[in-house]
Amino acid sequence: MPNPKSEIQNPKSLRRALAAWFAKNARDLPWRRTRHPYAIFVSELMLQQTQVVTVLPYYERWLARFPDFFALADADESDVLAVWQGLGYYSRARNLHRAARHVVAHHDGEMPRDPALIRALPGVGRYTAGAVASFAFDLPEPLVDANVARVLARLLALATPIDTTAGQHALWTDADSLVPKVGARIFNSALMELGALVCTPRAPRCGECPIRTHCRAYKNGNAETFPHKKPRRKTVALAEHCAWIVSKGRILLEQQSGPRWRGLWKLPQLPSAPPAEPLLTLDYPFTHHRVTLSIYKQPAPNPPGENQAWHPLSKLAEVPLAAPHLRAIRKLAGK
DNA sequence: AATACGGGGAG
DNA sequence: CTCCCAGTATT
Repeated sequence: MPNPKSEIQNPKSLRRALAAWFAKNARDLPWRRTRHPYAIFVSELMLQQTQVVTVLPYYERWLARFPDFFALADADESDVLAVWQGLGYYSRARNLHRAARHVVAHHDGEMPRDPALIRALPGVGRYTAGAVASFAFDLPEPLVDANVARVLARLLALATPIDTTAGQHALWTDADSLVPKVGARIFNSALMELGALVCTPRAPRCGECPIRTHCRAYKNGNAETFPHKKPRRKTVALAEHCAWIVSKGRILLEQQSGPRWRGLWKLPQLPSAPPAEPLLTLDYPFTHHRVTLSIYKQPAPNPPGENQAWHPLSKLAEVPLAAPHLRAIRKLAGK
């Protein structure tokens, strides 16, 4: 055997064992209780790079507020962002909003079944298209998320880093060859669930794994060394300064126009060098940065311009705020 | 191919 | 602290 094959020996046996395990061990998640494409679509956008437990409360709130594509398409962006407030990756909310308007305008308010048309919606990449097609319509479309990537990397003992073009290509090819023509919904769900519950990033529970007999990494006894990844950049510390400007019980906010927190509100940037002592200092994590946000109290400035507005403290719940600023205001208002 | 995008969970 | 998470869009 000079060149180990990258395929699974007995895919039918693997699928059978995986499905049996899933039937017994699957978590009861709200988006698994429905087949409504809109509800599944909402869950997929929310779950991008976000853990299940974090999404749960947002998901219920969202469906109550925007029950279908029509309701969402009719909403104002600031209302959409307000409901998304705190979830992060706000372009997902804007994309979901745009997608709803697209579905209403071009598909009579119903999610198209064609994977290519699903993929064409804003915010929908290869993973989300496969997820909607298989979860909502049970179409035999493959999907690769972080869970599936980890499971497949171990199953096949992939030497190629999964965060490279070559690694991604290998994963999608393998996922495509494994997904069954019938029962893709269960199969894809089960593969992801296995990654979440058993084939975990650290300390995988190989002893409980229903498909360990198919797994190359298990056979080699080094499952925890997969998946391989490229080295990543180091985290850098940054400092930001902004002002908490109060006038007659109202607070001055400034709307974001740049890529970060676009459409959300924050405390205004200080025009000059900050005073010696901040009222409050908050740390928050950011991609490759650890930001220290210092808040200062200032006298009331000139009347707000176009991108600024006064908001009564009591009405702040109706304004979509960037999370660190929301925390700062809550903390300061509580005093 | 690299980077930005948020916030929270877990070791 | 670090790494990770039901990824996508942009450059």
